[in-house]
Amino acid sequence: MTESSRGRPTMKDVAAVAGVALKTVSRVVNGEPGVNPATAERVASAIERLGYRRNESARVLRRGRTASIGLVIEDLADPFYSGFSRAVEDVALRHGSLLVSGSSGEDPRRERELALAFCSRGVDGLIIVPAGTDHDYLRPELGAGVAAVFADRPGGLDTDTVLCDNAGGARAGVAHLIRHGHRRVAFVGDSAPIFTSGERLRGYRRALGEAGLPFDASLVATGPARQAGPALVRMLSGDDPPTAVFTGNGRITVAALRTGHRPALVGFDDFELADLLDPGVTVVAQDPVRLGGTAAELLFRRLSGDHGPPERIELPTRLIPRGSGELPP
Amino acid sequence: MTESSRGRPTMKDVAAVAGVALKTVSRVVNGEPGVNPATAERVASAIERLGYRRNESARVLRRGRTASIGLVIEDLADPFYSGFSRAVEDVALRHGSLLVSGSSGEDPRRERELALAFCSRGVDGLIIVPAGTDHDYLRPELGAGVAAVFADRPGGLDTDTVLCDNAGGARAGVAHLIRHGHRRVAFVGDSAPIFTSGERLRGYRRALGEAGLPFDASLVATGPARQAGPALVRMLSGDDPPTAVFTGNGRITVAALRTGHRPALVGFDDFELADLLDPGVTVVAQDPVRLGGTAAELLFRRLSGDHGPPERIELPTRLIPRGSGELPP
DNA sequence: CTGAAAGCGCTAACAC
DNA sequence: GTGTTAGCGCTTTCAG
Repeated sequence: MTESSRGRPTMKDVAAVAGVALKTVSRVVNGEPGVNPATAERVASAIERLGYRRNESARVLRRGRTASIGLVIEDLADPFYSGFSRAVEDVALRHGSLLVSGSSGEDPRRERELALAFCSRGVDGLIIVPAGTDHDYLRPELGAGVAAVFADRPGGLDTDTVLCDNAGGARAGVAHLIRHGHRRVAFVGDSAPIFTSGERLRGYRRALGEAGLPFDASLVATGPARQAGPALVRMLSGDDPPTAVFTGNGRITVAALRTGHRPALVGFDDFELADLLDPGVTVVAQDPVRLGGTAAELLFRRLSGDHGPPERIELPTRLIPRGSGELPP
Repeated sequence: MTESSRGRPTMKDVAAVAGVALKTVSRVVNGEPGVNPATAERVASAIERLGYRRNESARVLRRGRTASIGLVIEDLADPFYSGFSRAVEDVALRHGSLLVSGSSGEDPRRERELALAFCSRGVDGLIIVPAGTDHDYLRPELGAGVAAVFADRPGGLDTDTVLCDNAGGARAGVAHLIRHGHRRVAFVGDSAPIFTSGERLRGYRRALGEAGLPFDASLVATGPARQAGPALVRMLSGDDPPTAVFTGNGRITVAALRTGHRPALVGFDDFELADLLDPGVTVVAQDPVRLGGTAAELLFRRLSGDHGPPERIELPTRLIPRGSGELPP
C-alpha cells in the first residue's frame, strides 16, 4: 500500500506516486486545461493504480456548492409523488446533480427539519412541496444563496412556484357531471387546510354557481383519505342523496370506489387501471411528471444564474371521460 | 451583521458574539457535556441571533461519517420501488440518517455511477437493487468501511442480501392454476437475464414438473413489459392456446389485462385495485415495504458495528385468490 | 505548464 | 469548565 495507512487514498497519495505536485493531480482530476499530456497520463495511471476517488466533502467545503439538490415531498410511496420525484431525478441527473429527498408526511415541522438538514449538507437548491404555510425558516438559506422552488402548492415565500390548475380542473370535472344531468353533486375531498383541497373545492363551488345550482354543505365532506369512504356512504344513504360525486384526489377516488357504491363519479388525478374498471373512471388528470420536471428546470435555471423575478407557473389539467362521469342521474 | 462578510455565519462568528472560544460553541452545538449552563445559554442565544447552522460538509470532512445512506433502485416511479424506498427512508429517519437515492433504469453502468457518486459523498452505507452482476467496483469502498446491502436481487459480492422467495412464489401461483384444472399454462415474464425473472421461471417449471405436465417453450415469453401484451395475444391466438397465464411481475400483469383477453390469470406482485377489477386479479404478493425495511435495518445493524458473517434473508410471498386465478379452463 | 502555501468550517487531542 | 492547536482533503490564489 502506498497511501497513508488505512482509509482511502488522497490527492496527496496520488501526487506522491505520480511524482508531481498535489495541484497537478487536482488539475487532472477536474479536467482543467494546461497539463502536459504525458504528465496527465502519469497522474491518470496513478489514480487508476490507487483506486483514487475524489472526496466530495472536502471539495464542497472549499467550493460551497455540492452539485446536489434537496427534495421534500409529502410521501414517496404515493404514486403521484413518486412520478414527480422521478421527473426531478431525471432533470437533476441531466444537470449532473444528485438528489437528496425526504417525505414530510404532511407535517410542517418535518418539512422544516428536512429542508434545513438538506441545507446543512449544502444542497445547491431545494424543491419543496409545502406541508406548512410559514417558510420564514428558509430566509437565511435563501440569503446564503440556496435556490428554492415550491411545487404543487404555494409556499409562504415569494419564490418560484409551479402549481397545477386545481380550481379550473375541479370546475371542469364538476361541470361535466352537471352537463350529464346531475343536480346534486357531492364533493369528497382532502382536509380543508391543504391548499390543493381548498382550490378544488373552490372550483366545485364555481361550477355549481355557473349552473345556477345551490351550494349544499351536506354534500361536502373533507378530511383524510381514510375517512372518505364512510363519509360518502353516509351521504349516499341519507335523504335526498347525491346522484354524482366529485372526488378531490386519487386516493379518495380509490376510497370511493372501494365503498361498493357506484354513483356517477369524476375524480381529480388519474391513476393506473382507471380505464380497466367497469365503468372506466372519468378523471381530471394532472401531470405529476411534468410538474416535477418543470419545478426542477426552474430550479436549475436559477442555479445557472437567472436572477429574474420569481415565476409562478400553472399547469393545465385534462378531463378524461371513461364512463363513470357520463352515467345518468 | 456580525459575521464575516456575506455567506453563512460560522462557529467562529458565534464564538465572537458569545465571547467564548470556538470549541465551546462546538460543545454546545453538539450537546457535549461539561459546559456551564450560563455559558451555554449565551452561546445558544448567539446561535439564535445569527441564524447559525452547523456546516455538515466540514463536519463530515473531519469525522468521516455523514449520517446518510445511498439507495440505488431500478425506477423510483415504479410503485414497487416507491413503497420500498419509503420504507428505507423511514428506517433511515429513525436512525437519524438522510437518504440519497437514484434510479438505475436497469443499466449496470448507471448503477455503478450512482453508487460511486454516493460513496464520493461519503455515505455511510449503500442499499443496492443490482442492475448488473459485477460489483467489484464496490470492493475499495467496502474496504474503506462503507457498508452495503443488496436487495431484491443478489449482487456479485458476498455481503448482506435480502430477497423474496421468487421461485417458491411462482411455483405456488402456477400450482394454483394447475389445481384449478389448467394443463396449458403460459409464462409471460421479464427479460430472462434479470435475476427475479429467472427465479420465477424456475418456479414455473418446477410446478409443471411436480404436476407431471410437459414444459412447452412456445408457452413462455420473456422480455420488456411493453412486449408482454403482444406476446400474450400471439400465444392466445395460436393453435392449442394456453387456458391460463402466469405473469412474472406487476407491470406485465397490467399489460396482460390491457390486452382485453381474459384467460385465467395469476400475477406475481400485488397492485392497487387488483381487487376491484372483474374478476379480481389473483396474485402472488411480495411485500416491498418489508423488503426495504429489512434491508435498511440490516444496513444500520452493520453501521452500528455488527461484524458477523454476511446474511442472506429470504422473505415469503403470499398467494391472494381474487377470482382470476380460479377461473376454469 | 507546474508548484507552494493558505485556508474552507469543523472536531479531536490536549493543554490550562 | 474552557481554550489552543492541528489538520481532515480539497481548491484557490499566486509564484515560478
